Amino acid sequence: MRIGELARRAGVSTRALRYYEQQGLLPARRSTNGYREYEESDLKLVTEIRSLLTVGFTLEDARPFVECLRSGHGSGGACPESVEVYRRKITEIDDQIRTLLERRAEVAAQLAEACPGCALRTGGTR
Amino acid sequence: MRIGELARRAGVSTRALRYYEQQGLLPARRSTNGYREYEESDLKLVTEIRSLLTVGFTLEDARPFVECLRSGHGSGGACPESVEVYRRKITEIDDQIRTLLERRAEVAAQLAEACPGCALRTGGTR
DNA sequence: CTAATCGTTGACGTCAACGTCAAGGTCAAG
DNA sequence: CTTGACCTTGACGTTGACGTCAACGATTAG
Repeated sequence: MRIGELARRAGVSTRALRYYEQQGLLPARRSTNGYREYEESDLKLVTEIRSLLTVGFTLEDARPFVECLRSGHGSGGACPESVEVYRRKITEIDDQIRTLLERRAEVAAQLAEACPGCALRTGGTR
Repeated sequence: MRIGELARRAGVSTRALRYYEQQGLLPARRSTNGYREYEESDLKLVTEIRSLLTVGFTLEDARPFVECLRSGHGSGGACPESVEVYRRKITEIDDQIRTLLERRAEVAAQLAEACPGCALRTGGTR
C-alpha cells in the first residue's frame, strides 16, 4: 500500500509516517515512480508507535519495540531491550508524579497562606 | 543596582532578567549611559518569579503575582487574579497527575503482559 | 594607553514531533 | 488535454525560557 492508505488506516498523517522513516523507525521500499510502498506488517509498527507515544514514550523510546516487532516477535514489548525501556519509563513516570505531588502541596500551601479560607476540594480539608 | 548584581543576588542569569523585562515583567529604568538600574524591591519580584517557575508556572502565570507585588501588596498571591491562577494551576496539576497515573497503569499492564513475572515495586503486587 | 570588567542590542540555537506551505512529478479518468 | 487526487523533497514554523555567541560601548584600575 502507499503512504496515504497507511496513514488513513493507522489514523496518522502522512507527514508523521515520513518523519518516522526519517528517524529510521519505518523504512519503506520504493516503487519505480519513487512512491513509498508499505507492507501490511507496517500497519502494526505504526500502531505500536502510536500507542507508545500516547502513553508518553518518545520515538527513541519506541525504537526497541519496533525492532522487536520487525525481528519477528508478535509483541513489541517481548524483547529485553523493550522491557528495560518499560522499567525506565515507569520510574520516570513515578518521578514525575512525585514532583507534581510536591508542587501541588506547595501551591496549595501558598494559596492557603495568601487566601485563608480558599480551601480546595482535593486538599484533604475534609 | 545594575543587572549583574541583581542577577547574582537573585541567583539567575542576566539573560533571564533581560528576558523578564522583554516580557514586561521586570521594567527597569536606565541610567544616563543606558545601563539598567534596579531597585531593592526588584529583587523580591525576581525571587517571586523564580519560585513560581520552579513549581511549574509559566511567566504568563506569574504576571498577576508580579503586578500584585508592584501594587504594594506584601505577598504576590494576595490579589484575586493571583488566587485565580493558583486555583487554575492546581487543577492543571491534578489533571497531569491523573494522566500520569493512567499512563503508569497502562505501561505497567503492558509490561506485565509482555514479561510475566517482571513485577515492579510500586505496582501493588505486594 | 591599555587591559579588565561590566554593560548594551540583536539574533540564532535548543528540544520533539510533527504542521504547513511551496514547487513540482505521476497517474487514471473524462 | 486537462483536471484531480495522489505522491515527492525541501524547508520554515510551532512552544518556553532562556543559552550562547557576536560586535560593540562604558567605566575603572594600573
